[in-house]
Amino acid sequence: MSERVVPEEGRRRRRPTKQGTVLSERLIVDTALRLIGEHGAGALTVRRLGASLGADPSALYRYFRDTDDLLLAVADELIGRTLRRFRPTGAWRADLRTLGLMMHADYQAHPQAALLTCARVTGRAYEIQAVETILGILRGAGFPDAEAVRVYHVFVDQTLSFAALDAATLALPAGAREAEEGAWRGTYARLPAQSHPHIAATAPVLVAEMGRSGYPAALEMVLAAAQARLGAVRSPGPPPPGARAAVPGRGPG
Amino acid sequence: MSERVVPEEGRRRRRPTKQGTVLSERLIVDTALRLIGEHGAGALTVRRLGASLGADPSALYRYFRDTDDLLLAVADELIGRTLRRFRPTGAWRADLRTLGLMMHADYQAHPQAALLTCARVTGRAYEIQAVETILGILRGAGFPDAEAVRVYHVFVDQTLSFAALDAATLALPAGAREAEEGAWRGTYARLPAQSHPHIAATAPVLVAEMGRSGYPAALEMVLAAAQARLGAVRSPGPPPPGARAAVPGRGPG
DNA sequence: CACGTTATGACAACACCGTTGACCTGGAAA
DNA sequence: TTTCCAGGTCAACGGTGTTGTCATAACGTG
Repeated sequence: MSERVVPEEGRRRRRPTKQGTVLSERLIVDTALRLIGEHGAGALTVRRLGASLGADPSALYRYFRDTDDLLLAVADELIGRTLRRFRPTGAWRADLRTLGLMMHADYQAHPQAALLTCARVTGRAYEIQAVETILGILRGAGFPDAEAVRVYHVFVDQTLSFAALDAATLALPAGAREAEEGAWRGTYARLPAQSHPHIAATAPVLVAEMGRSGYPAALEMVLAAAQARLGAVRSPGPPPPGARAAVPGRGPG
Repeated sequence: MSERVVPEEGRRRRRPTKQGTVLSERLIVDTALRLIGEHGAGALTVRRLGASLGADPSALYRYFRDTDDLLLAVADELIGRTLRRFRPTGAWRADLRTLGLMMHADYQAHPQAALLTCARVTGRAYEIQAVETILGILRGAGFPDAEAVRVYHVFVDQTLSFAALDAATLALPAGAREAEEGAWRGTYARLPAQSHPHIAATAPVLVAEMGRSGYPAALEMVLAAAQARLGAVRSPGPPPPGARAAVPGRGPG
């Protein structure tokens, strides 16, 4: 077998399926995205995708080496969708907020693609464009280079990691997702004040807060901290304690 | 069938397996964690776990309702490993920093398991203890209830999501991980200043920064923003939107 | 227009997976 | 000593991704 997949631009004979559809990389990726959006997390299987396309499942292996290959193609399309919609205004804080929320929202629309994707460095066109855009916003705002890179790193990793976390929740089978909702209402909200005073005291707030994503609040906090540092750079004074705390990094990896 | 699983404390007859091992919740969870660590996340299947334990796969269904139930038990054990080591000092900011870095580190020690579990709400003992502890630290520091819950949410989700992001990198096959490292050095560091001025200007810093985790820096920014809000609550001026009157907190639990 | 070539879709099979109903058996309780 | 049933075992079901083989329609060529 070895190499049955052919690059899209090298295709010459487009033969219709038994059911009449003409396959293409583009059609397959779009159908996969639609399948995910319409029927939830577990709906993306080779067999179901084949059925949705009106083709034998094995026909897909003429277009993608395996399911991971297919998912990366979906991921690339996702990044593009986010970036193509973004229009910067020139106000750095508003622009980062908008971009962060847009990325987060677009990833939530396709949870399992986000899950398998958002920890990868692709080095492809859209990703490069994103890096350039964000760094431009920060340097344009007056952040010194080193600080701009640090804030960029936090911003991007935070956005992607929250996207993954929230996507993981969305990607859960319906039963498990309801069980998580129920854990807050059924378990935490009923703990006695004697044994768990802090949970008991905050239970109503806790139930309401944990039902939604923490990303918007986390983003605001990071933006606020970034602005504070920007002020410190512009009007130099003593840096706030812990601003450069010595902490172990992850190491080269 | 309906209910074949029996709670651990209600077990009375412990019959050895055909191969001689005596099963228990504890033994199964530990074996699962070992399996994941040694052979990757994909190695955790009921059949393989059964084989590793020297038992029929279906025997596990006497201890866990399904594989998801087992996974939640693994997740809680992971939380427990962090929590058992933690000793609070009473200084809220230092305690949260320590706890966050400890959790992050412990999750990195089991990247594959972290990936599978860190988006889950287990509702089990260790998780409850963690919630109570963190809320106690924040309320003890003087955060009003609503603010304490909000900061708790950001802190926990940020820690877990970064843990997942960094775990995903660690869990990549060696080849893919090297490819990511190379993308920064080989692709980004070589982009021409004409087309990508911001990347080119910051390339050396970028390569150095992106090689490590963004979590410590992100954590510092969130802690700084939290402290700023706490200050606003304590020395009343124009309160930040959403802030409430201060409530005397209790000591850390 | 007819003719090979061959790209590409279809089929069938493989090895796994989680899960469950029925069975059997040995340990504990009486 | 007897009884009972918790708990381990077996076999089967329907699902999954993947691939070796075959059939055929679409193309380049004459």
